[in-house]
Amino acid sequence: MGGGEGFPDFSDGNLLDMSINFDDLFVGIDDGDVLPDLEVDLAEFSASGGEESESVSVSGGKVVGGKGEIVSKREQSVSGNVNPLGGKGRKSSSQSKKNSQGKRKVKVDWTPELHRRFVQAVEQLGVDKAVPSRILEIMGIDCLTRHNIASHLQMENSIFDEELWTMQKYRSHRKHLLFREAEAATWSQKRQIYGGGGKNMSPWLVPTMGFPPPMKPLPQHFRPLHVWGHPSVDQPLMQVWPKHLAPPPPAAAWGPTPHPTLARPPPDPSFWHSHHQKRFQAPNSPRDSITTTTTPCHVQSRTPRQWRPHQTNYWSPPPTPSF
DNA sequence: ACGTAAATAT
DNA sequence: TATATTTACG
Repeated sequence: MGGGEGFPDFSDGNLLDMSINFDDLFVGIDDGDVLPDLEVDLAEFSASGGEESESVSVSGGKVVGGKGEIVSKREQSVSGNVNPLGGKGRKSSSQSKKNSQGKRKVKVDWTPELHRRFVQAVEQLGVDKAVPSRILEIMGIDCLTRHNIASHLQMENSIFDEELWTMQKYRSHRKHLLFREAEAATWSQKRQIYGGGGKNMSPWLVPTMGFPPPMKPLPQHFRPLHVWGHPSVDQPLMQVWPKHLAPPPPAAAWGPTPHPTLARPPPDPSFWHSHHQKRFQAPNSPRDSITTTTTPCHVQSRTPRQWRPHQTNYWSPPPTPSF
């Protein structure tokens, strides 16, 4: 993402990766200085119904609005909208959105924090109820719009789909394996075998290959769903990894996966991705230089959401292999 | 107001 | 190029 080859080279003072779109805007910000979180408030009109009021602040040196109209771009292209009949003809009506003069559409920076909340929200709601509006509510971040959520959700879901494929396969295998395993060994035995990991490794690890190596498109973003769901494991905040860019912990290799039967299926895809890690790859995503601390959209310290166990969604603790 | 596809930006 | 996020449509 951030401009391909541009590595965060501060000596140059170029904080690339700024989410500036402005083609024309002060571009000469090269100043090692990190810009304070700018906040874009387009409260424009305090119109009542304005649920779409955007006010997003972006972390670290990201310039977001401040003055340039970020909007334009699309406006332009839209006008000249190609609308080539292919697929769903995007109505060229376009530009109907706003443009009223404020409304800078800024990219929401889904910081880990944000994402966390997102996930949490989804958790609480449960897959079925996890719709943008609700999620938004729970998240309590007012700077986001439903669309923002929806988008994010969409992405997560798409990923989910990808993995679904694997999942299914996994299921079959697992079924098989488990069955056999069950007969072959007792829990305690297994524990002996797999439980060596210690730490938070659950004693119940699915034997050998939990996942068949996907041979699908398997874009970069595939990840052996680690943490299936466990909210608590959803990475303690997870800071962006240091610049070393050492890719995220290799999901502990494909191996360990929670025990299927005992654990219910992931309540929601969202669990599987702790964003901002830009999935694998990302040899040097500029993003990581910043984004770390600042939390965009002042994450209102909304009352610690009483973690309502909400019936399902959580895996009961490993059924202590009582034997 | 939800889900998804297309568009666009980095 | 691929990916992330926004925008638009049904």
